[in-house]
Amino acid sequence: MSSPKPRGFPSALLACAVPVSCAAGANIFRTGSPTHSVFFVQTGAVRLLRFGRAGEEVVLHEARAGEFFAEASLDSPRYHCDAVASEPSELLQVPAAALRDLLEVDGDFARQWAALLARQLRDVRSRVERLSLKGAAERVRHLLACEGRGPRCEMVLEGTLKDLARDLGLTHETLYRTLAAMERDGVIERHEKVLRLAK
Amino acid sequence: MSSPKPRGFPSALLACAVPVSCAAGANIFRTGSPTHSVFFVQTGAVRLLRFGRAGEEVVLHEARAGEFFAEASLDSPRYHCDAVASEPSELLQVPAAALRDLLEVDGDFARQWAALLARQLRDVRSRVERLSLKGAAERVRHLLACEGRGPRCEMVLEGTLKDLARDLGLTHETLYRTLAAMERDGVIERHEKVLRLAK
DNA sequence: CGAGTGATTGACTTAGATCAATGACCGTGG
DNA sequence: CCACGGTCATTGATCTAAGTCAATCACTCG
Repeated sequence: MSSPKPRGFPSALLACAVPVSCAAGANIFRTGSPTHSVFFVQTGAVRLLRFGRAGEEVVLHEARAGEFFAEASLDSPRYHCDAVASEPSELLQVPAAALRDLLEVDGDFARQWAALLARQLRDVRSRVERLSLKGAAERVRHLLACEGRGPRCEMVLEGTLKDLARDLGLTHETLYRTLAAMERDGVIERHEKVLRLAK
Repeated sequence: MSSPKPRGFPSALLACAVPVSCAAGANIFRTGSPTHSVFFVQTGAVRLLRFGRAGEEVVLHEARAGEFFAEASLDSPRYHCDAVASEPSELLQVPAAALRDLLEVDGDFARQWAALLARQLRDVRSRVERLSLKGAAERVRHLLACEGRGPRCEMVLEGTLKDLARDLGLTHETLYRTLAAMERDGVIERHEKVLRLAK
């Protein structure tokens, strides 16, 4: 029996994808090494890092479950950052050459791949917009407006409120307070893991 | 004589791109209308908007010079937001059907397009990371580390400092003060439009 | 020349971060 | 089974970095 299909992962790639498990802190690739693969995070999280001369690490991006990373390695001969698992993670490793070929040969797949990248782009752009809002309540409202379903902008929280706070660029304390205040003011409703605008 | 080639715009698309000029406030497409085109911003800026029931506008994204927008319309039958020029702008309009076909038929172009999306994704992801840093100085440092060239992370400012402040999610006053402080502390150097880490 | 904008600095206010404590809710191992 | 250690959720009391309001100077453009 095969493992369940990873959501968000194009089926055409399954054939050439190799599962990889790694422990927290494990190195996945290093700056300057040849770009052999593109990766997909099934569970866990991977940080893309660059280092200042003082040795401080600069996080370019933290890839989380359901995300690809190092897609740009498709058109670059070498990785330009380090990738390190920040938690125990399950990845799918896709050889860059295979993906490149598929992209060139299989027009249908090319469309799928473009759609996938475009969707991610859309999501992360709206996150940028959200993060550049000034107030905590503004950000929550923006989140609901963008990600919520239906007329009440209902959304079911995937992870914990702490995770959400991180996503919104807030401390968890501030998020708790903000949600409490918004509920008090009759702006939102909360039940278990469900968030929505109040009627 | 033709206008200069827009940077960042795949040459294969030039044939089917139609130049469009629009005034500030002009509507480019509306929510629910069929997705006829993908757009590229040559100059100016375009906001992608969604509206709450109270009529408040929620900015999903502001596309600026050198960016595509509505790429996701390639795999969706209708636009899911409004697009409005926030300044007088010059756009290139690319029929979605043409792009779709090209993507399917021309493997070489498919690679280029994937590379373009991947690059944008990388950039905007690092912006997210930057915006989730707490301090103003941290953000400036991150910007230099990510976008700067050479060992001193030198970068030449494209626009004004006010624009940069907006990019960093700061008020211009705060950016001025932060840069002044960092220069005073010998962290960075500034000459005209050039920013770099101090030796 | 006057209007408009960018750059800069000062004084004041505030939203959010920080530090801290508490209760609920696991899962785990003795 | 229950006690213990861990994490999440929550609230309170400060503290501070950044936002806001305001003024000035330099520049450019019509």
